[in-house]
Amino acid sequence: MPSPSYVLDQLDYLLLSLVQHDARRPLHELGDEVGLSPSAVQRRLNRLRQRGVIRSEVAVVEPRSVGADLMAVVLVALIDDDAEHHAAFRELMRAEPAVQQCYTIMGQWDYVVVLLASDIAENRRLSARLFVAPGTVRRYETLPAFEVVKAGLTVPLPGS
Amino acid sequence: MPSPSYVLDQLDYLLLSLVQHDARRPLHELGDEVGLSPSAVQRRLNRLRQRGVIRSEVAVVEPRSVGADLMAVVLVALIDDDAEHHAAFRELMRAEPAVQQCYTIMGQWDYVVVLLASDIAENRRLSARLFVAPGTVRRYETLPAFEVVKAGLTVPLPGS
DNA sequence: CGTGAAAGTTTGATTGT
DNA sequence: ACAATCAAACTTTCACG
Repeated sequence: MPSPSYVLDQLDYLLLSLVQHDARRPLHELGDEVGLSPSAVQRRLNRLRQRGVIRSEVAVVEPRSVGADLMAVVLVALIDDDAEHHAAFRELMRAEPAVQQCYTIMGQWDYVVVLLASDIAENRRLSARLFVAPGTVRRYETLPAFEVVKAGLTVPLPGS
Repeated sequence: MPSPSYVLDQLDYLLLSLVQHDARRPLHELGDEVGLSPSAVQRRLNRLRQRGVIRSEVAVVEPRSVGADLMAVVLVALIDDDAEHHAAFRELMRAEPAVQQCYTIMGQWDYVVVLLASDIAENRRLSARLFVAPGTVRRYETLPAFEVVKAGLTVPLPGS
């Protein structure tokens, strides 16, 4: 499910390192940088897309421009290790647009959630709806972010 | 610096909600969905790019396909509130490809860092290099992620 | 904002390595 | 299996109404 085995070569890594920073560059320009013709670049990118190495191509929106001024990291522990509770909680996280990211973690907490809200009041409403109302959360701790030092989905690539 | 004031209307939000999920759709297709001509869509997208509402357009790479199998959330506290230390630490985070995200947070910790590595050994090497060697970190706690429930940069938009 | 023509980009068939 | 070329299809761009 992650990705069928398929060996990437140096050229693939090079292309990935370019497009994960800017997905809008024309094929001939990428080709010039890596020493390939536009259609060879296209074949590789399509293969990478098809195999799921490139998951998607998206526009990154600046949260503050659209009124999402309060980012917070929330640590969450569920009431017990019931599989149903975990499944329900994950589904809730996936369905909620205000949840940017959610990871299952090891240690005293079960989840780390990155939550975007317009302000403290909305953060409170969201927390009530996501962490209190369902009754599956034992404890949660909100760590408001006051600066985003770095935010991206960029992945470190062999040979960059 | 965040974004010069500029009021977005419902059509802008609609376009953003489309392109933040798929940046490769042609202008005429976006136009059909929102009821605008291709050039009106283009004008709006270019304005959104120029004003920094759309920060970039990127390919999202699946970490596991490129050998980044271990994601971890690291909580970090610096040794004191010296501005130089904070500046140096932020710069280190920004410069390091293995750091996907880094937020300054309120509370007992100073930073939350999302770190990508190939395995535990590399995570240890990275931690040594990023958190121990510089001598500016008082304490750090690594919370290995065992599942990525959700990961994206998608922002909640008014009216979606 | 829409139209439409020109410019640029992507696609895929073909051929060669 | 992979790459280059080239022509057709499609997309973006931009001047004008």
